[in-house]
Formats: sequence, structure tokens, C-alpha cells
Amino acid sequence: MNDKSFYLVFAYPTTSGALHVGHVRSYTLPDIIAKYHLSKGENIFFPVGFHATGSDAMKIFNAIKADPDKAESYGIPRDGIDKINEPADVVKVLASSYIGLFRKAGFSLNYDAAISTIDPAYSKVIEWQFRKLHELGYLIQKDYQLPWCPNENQPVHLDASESDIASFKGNKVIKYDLVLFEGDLPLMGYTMDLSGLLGSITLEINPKEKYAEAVIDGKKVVISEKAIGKLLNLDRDIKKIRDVAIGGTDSLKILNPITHERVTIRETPFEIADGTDIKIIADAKTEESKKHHNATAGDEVYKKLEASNRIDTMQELSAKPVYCRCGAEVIVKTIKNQWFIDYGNRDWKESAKKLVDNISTFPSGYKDELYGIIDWLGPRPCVRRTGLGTKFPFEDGWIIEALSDSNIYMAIYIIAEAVNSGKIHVNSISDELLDYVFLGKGEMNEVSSTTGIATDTIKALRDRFESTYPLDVNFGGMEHKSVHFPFFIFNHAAIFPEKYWPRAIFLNWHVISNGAKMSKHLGNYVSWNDALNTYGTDAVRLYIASGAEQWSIFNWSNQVAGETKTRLVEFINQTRRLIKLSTNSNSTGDNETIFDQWLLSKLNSSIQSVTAYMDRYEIRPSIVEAFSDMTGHLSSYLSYNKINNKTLKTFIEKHLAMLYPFIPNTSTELLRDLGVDKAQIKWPSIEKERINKKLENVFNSLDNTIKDLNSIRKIKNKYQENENNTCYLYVSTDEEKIIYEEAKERLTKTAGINEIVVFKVGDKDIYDPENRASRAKPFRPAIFMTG
RNA sequence: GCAGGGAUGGCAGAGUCUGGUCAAAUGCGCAAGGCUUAGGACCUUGUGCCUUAGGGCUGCGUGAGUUCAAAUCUCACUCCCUGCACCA
Repeated sequence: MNDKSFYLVFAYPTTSGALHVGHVRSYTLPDIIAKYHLSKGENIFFPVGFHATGSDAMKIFNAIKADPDKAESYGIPRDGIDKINEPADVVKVLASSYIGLFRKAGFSLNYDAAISTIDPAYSKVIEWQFRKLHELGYLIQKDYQLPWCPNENQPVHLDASESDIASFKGNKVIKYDLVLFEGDLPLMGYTMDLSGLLGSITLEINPKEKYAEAVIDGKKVVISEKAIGKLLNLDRDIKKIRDVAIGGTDSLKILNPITHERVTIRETPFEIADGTDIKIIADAKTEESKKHHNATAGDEVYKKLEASNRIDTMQELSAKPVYCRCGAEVIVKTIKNQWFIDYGNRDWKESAKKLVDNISTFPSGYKDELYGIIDWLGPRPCVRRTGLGTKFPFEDGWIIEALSDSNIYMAIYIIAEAVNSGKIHVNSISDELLDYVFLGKGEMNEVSSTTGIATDTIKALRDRFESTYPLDVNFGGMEHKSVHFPFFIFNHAAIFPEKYWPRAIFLNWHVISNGAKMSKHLGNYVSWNDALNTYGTDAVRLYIASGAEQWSIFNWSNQVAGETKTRLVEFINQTRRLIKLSTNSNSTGDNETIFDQWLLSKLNSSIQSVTAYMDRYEIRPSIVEAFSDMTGHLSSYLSYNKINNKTLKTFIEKHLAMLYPFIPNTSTELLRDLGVDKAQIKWPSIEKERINKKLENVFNSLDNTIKDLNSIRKIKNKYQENENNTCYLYVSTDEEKIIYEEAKERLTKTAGINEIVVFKVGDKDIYDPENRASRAKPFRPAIFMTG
């Protein structure tokens, strides 16, 4: 469609507390791109939503109910507390405070399409999505192991960043392969690397543990008593038969089931109970045996053991013991028949990769990474028992979890827009409607009769979808690299036809503060609101856009933020002065000099390169050129003291228009002084005929000559007083001669020379006592300095 | 364990893909001069070492290599940071 909007989204914020300067980065970068497209006169669609799925809102709700004074630390404004009667109200209050911040930050968002993931309209689409996944066979059920508190009878989240419990840090559920050995006793050892069995091995037992014979799934094994307990927690069919003593005996004959060699048994010096407490240790003494340690070799061993019914697995925590807040020791428990989205499905992986083939990523290297991530992903649990969210349509008592309900929200904004504006009622959203709007499936009249929505409304929705989809670019933080973005790709590949597949992904790295991860405990936490109040909207935008490349960590510093603010104020003051000057009728000079030609050439060169940068989402180079470099060009121009009002005005006007995406308030305000209305602000077009690279080179050489003059003068001054130094310059071309003549004033001033005489090499009346002229090169005049 | 990013001058941070134009952008800081009653702001210049003419030397985490030429390419190493599934 020719009226396709430029469609961009950022990974919407989770309603879990106050927003900080890290969010500013994640949302300002897309807003800069949005404003760029806006100022080019394009339609844009830039909606915003709020991620409320999960237990955050409930936690905040409970915390506030227990202690209302804590509300502000969760980003809930004082006047919002009264409105909170249930967890969903937390979402509403936070969402409205976020919107307040977005407005304060001047974002060009489509607020009309705002939605949260717990709104009924959102759920309708998610249910539709899950029915699609189910039809495709991408929803599967299998057992699942997770950390569990036996006392509270609920899952424990071992998230270091969310918890102050030290043993949670880095802890996770790991999987051991269990191997049944041959010989006198059916010892069952554990390992994470089966390939070790290809070489010679040792079994380590723990003298502090009691061992027992048990029957698991009808098979006799010897493991530790503790391991029997752990397997019971995992809901395994296991029964103890008798105690067994295996410590301190050398007569026991145990064979490696792969090599059939006898293995040695020894006692571990460590007291940590782990696995079955019979640890398989590969005697990897030589380089040769190390070669066997790889995944392929492990797979082969697995297959062999599987054939002889000698392999099993168990899950447990990577570090033990871990205690829940309630004091109970955390166990690993098996959930039977958990629902998964099967990201391990091979066909699905293929179509996801096909999608990646046609996507652009910024930075570009992420694209290559994506293929590996897609290969690596396996089935992902998609439902949980508690929290807010959409009810799972295929089994009661489950809620669709947070990362499974946030993959096609770009399509949902179209529906949200219609619901919010009252065009359709949430109850009339049906699978038939969504099939029609998103996929073009079905008959409009039928959809109209089953939903009760007028045909022209349905057609408008379909048109709206077609004029926005596909998504042009999805912005998100790097934490989404291996989770959200791949899921987003998988789900689009599964559900939408190829023409609606997204076109680009933009990743930005994190913001830290004063060299450390932002945290309220460390006192380096900077809230968005405070940043805006202290430094102002545009200074924050400028700092965020120019402070670091997108793919590196941004180290927020209040000092630099303050300096940026000062810089911006200076820029505003300077520009105001120049606007006054450029509109002052007393100023002279309508004739275009060489300096005007140069400045206009520089202006258009800059427009050209910044436009190219912006089209490639290279925001930092854009702002460096558009702000720092261009300001420098202007100040060079001014230093020649041959100011032409018209040139100055043209430059300022286009320069400010280029700055609009980055510092919109400043740009708008200053352009108003120039008589340009906000609605008229247009990204400047390139006047190619104005670009004169040769002229730019001569001016570059001028700067180099100043450096040369300074260095000569500096050395001379060291050994003698400089009274009346005259400098003779020998240039190579007529063009250079004209420019150097014109620029004499600046040269004498900045290089501290009393007088400058310019000759062209070969001039008849040339004064050249030391035959320097022979050293002149194009763009590099020779110099003779007296005194 | 798997994967990714990084290390540049007093500081922040470009430059690395496409080797030379890089003693290294830009900003801050610092120094000198101008302006100013003063301070601030602003303007100019300087800010690795040496050098009586635009030159030389050293230098971009460490070590080695490729090349006429390396911050930039190759290999090894050290250190820092980040993500990894039921947390969003």
C-alpha cells in the first residue's frame, strides 16, 4: 500500500515500579526515529502499551496494603493510592503515571492506541493467538521441573536481581545425566558430561552419606538416601529396598557400561551432597581424551546407554542448600503435563530462520546471533498458576505467562485503537473478526453478522492493519536478545503470512549509573522524573542520544548530564543571538562570498550524511554531526567575519530542523523565533548542487595551515621575541589564493601573525628569499615567516 | 556450562567493518591570553615527550604475527561487563 505508515514500537514497560533513566534510553531512541520520519512528512504509527502480566502488580498491591508509605517507592504517586482497590488498579495508576512521563518527555506516541496486557481486548487477541498455535501443533505438554518451596507449596524465583537472598544469586535448576553401572552393585552415577565415559573414569562416593538400594521405574539402582528423597520430590516412581554400604571397599567390581573397563572407586574429600552422591569423574589426563569432551560424543554415549536402559536424569539446584524466605529448604519439583510452546519444533525453527533472512538488525551482528539462538531454543513453559494475565484457553486454572503473551502485541494495537475510540466493543472481538482483520480470512459479511460490527468498520480495521503492518522496527533492550525477540520472530513466522513479517529489530544496551548497576541501595538510582526535572527534556534527550553508541553500556553521570544541559543552554543563547543578527536589517551583505559557498556546501554535506545515518538508525553519529560538527562549521564561518544574513538564516533554519528529532522543544522554540511554525518543521532536503568538495578541501587546508603557522611561531617564540612577524604564504592554485586572501583576517588573528602576504607559485613579483615556494603543494601552502 | 559485548589520552567517548589522510573527532577538565569593576558567560590559543620552520620519538589492555605501513587485520593471553526459560 502506498499510504503505509512507518510503524515502530518499543518493548513496552512492565508496570513494576518507577521508570528510571534506563527506560529513557530505551524509549528516546525510538522516539528520535519516530520524529525523524514525522519530520520527513511520513505517517507514523508509534503506539505504547504496558506489560502487566505476572505477579508484579500483586506484589505491589500487597506491599502497599501492608504499608501505604511504600507507595512512592513503587512509583505510585500519593494521589494514586486511593484509587487502588485491587491489583489491576496498580497497573492503571502506574500506566497513567508512565503516560504522564512520556508526555512530559514529548514523545510522539499514539496515545489513543494504549493498552495493557490485562485489558480484556488484549486477552481476546492472545486467546486467538494461542488457538492458532494449538492448531499448528505448537502447544505441547510435558513434565517440568522447577524450584519449589514445599512449605508454601509454590514456585520459588531464584532471581538474583529481585532477591536479597545471597544463595539465590546465579542459582538455577540443572540437569544431571544418571548412568547405571555394571558389576557387583547397580551403582547409579551422575554427570553433566557423558562424553567422559568414553575414557577411563573414577567414581567418587561421599563417606558422610548413607546409600541404599532402590527400585526406580522397575529398575534396581544404588544411590544415596538423599537422592531417593530428591527423586521423590521430582514425582518419580521410586522405592527404597535396603541399606547398602559401599564405603571403604576395594573388592567391589564395577564396570563402565560404555568401555566395560573396571572403574576405581574413591571417597570424596568434599562434604557437599550432590546428584546421586556417586560422581562420575573422567580421568582427563591427556589432551587426547579432552577431544572426546564434546556434545556429539555425549549424544553417542547417551544413545548407547539408552539402548541398554542404563540412562536416567534428575534435576536439582546448582548450589545447595537454598532456603526460602519462609525458612524451608527449596526443592526441585516436577510439574506433570505442563503446557509448553514448542520452540524446539524443527519446521517452526526453519520458518523462523526464513523470517530472520529478511530482517535487518541494529547492530547488524545480532542477525547472525539469531540463527544460533533459534537453533538453541527448546520448548518453553507458557502458563503459570498465579498472577495477572490471560486465562489459558485449553485448561482451567492456568494463566498465560508474561513472555508468551507479548509477542504479537504490535497487531493488538490496531484492535486497541478501535476499542479505545469506541468503534468496536470488546465483547464483539471474535476469532472470525481477528482472522479477517489480521489474515484477510473469511467473508466480511459473515464476520459482520456474527460479531454485529458494521461492514465498513470491519473494512476500516482491515485497511488500518494493512496500512500499518508489517512492523518496520521493534526497539528493545539487550536483555530481550535471547528471549523476547526470538519469540516475537517465532510467533510472527507461525501466525502471519510472509508479507506481514517484521522488518527490523533495534537493540540498545543498558544504562548504568556512575559505573555501577543502578540501585536504590547504592544511591545511584536516577528516576526519569528527577532527570527531567533536573536537566530538562531536551538535555536528557541530547545526553542519551550522544552519550554512547547503542551497543555499549551507557554510563549515566549526573555531572555529564549537567554539562550537557549547560551546552544546550549555550547553544540556545548563541542561536538566539544569531537569529537576531540574521534578521537585523542593518547588517550588510547580500552578496554570496566564498565563505557563504563554503558554509552552504558544509550544510548540505551534513544534511546528506546525517540523512544517511538516520536511515541506518545510526543515532549517535547523527547527533554528533548534526549538533557538534555543524555548530563548529558555523563558528568557523563566523570567525571569518564576512557574515551574510541570508546564508546565516538558511543555515540556522535547516540546522534547527535537523535537530528537531533530537531536541524537539529547543528546535521548535528557536524556529518559532525565525517565524517557522511547528507544523512546518521539515527535515531539510539536500541541495546537491550546493556541495563543493573542492572548496571544502581548501577550507580544510586553511585549518591545517593555521596549525602549521602556530607550530612554527611557537618554536620561534621560544628563542626570540616576536615583534613584527610577517608571514608569506605560497599557494598552488588561483582558487586557494582567493580564499587565503579573503581569510587573512582570521589567519592573522588565530595564528598570532602581524601580517600575511599570499603569493601564488609562479607570481612575477613573488617575494621568496628562502625559496620556500618550491615546497608548496595543492591544499598545502608553503610558508616563510620573518621575525 | 552456553552465548554476547568491552578494554583508546586527566575524564567521558568516537575511530576498528573498508590498514596509511590518527598524537587520534567531540565534550568536559586544566593552562594562557582577550573581554569584564569582579565573578560567571563568551571569544582565541594551548594541553604525551623532544625540537630555533611545518620535523622526530613514544603511544590506543598484554604478548606474538601479517604488512612498505596496524588503535584498525590474525593468533594467544589477561581483566571487566551482560544475557540464558517459567523473572518481566
